[in-house]
Amino acid sequence: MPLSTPPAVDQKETLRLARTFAALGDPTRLKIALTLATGEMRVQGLADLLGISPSAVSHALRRLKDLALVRHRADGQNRWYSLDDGHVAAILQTGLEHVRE
Amino acid sequence: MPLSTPPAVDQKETLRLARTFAALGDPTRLKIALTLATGEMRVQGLADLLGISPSAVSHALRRLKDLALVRHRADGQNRWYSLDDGHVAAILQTGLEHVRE
DNA sequence: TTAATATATGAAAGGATATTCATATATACA
DNA sequence: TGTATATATGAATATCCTTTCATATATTAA
Repeated sequence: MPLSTPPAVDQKETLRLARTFAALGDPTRLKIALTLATGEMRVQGLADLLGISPSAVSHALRRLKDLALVRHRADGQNRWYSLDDGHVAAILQTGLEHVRE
Repeated sequence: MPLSTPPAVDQKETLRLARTFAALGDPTRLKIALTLATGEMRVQGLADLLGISPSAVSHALRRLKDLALVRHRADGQNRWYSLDDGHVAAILQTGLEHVRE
């Protein structure tokens, strides 16, 4: 889908976009994102399901949260994480279609 | 967009998807991809436009090509690079929408 | 063939980064 | 209160990765 004009993407926007893709470019964080695409989960649940330490999960979630890829709601001492919006699910979906073709 | 069932994403597919996002997660490669979204270009043209050495551009393009994010057609000693398919443009576009919201 | 141009490639170094470990915070429960 | 549980955080290290530099390959022109 070539465009007729150069994209108006400034440097700051480009760097943020790069950090966004890089966040999904780590296997651990990507697994977390793909899992959250199925519904909300707690840190411990993700750790158990993926076989990663809760600390590593928490670090990963912070990174995803900084870039607005995930969000969470508090519930007592628990935090239920989910994907932040439809864009994230769409990016994951399109990415999957690409690697599957 | 929560799904009703866990996504059927096997380990191999997940790793390839992670490598795909990681490829777009480097500022240099992302700039190249965004530029190619406007049309095909040669290595030298990308190097001049982005202020990067042709060697660095070539390394970046190889990585993008390995993951089927870009393709090229030969033309004498030149190679005209372009985005590989619509998925790539869609991922870039959705990513931009996300960082802009 | 020789020279020139365009691109690719391998190795190495410097910088970025994910995980671990120890600790901190926050909430719930007794 | 004090204890247990859930999560977060900082520092350190070990690993990964991008760029540079030198060189190689390929194509064109002379």
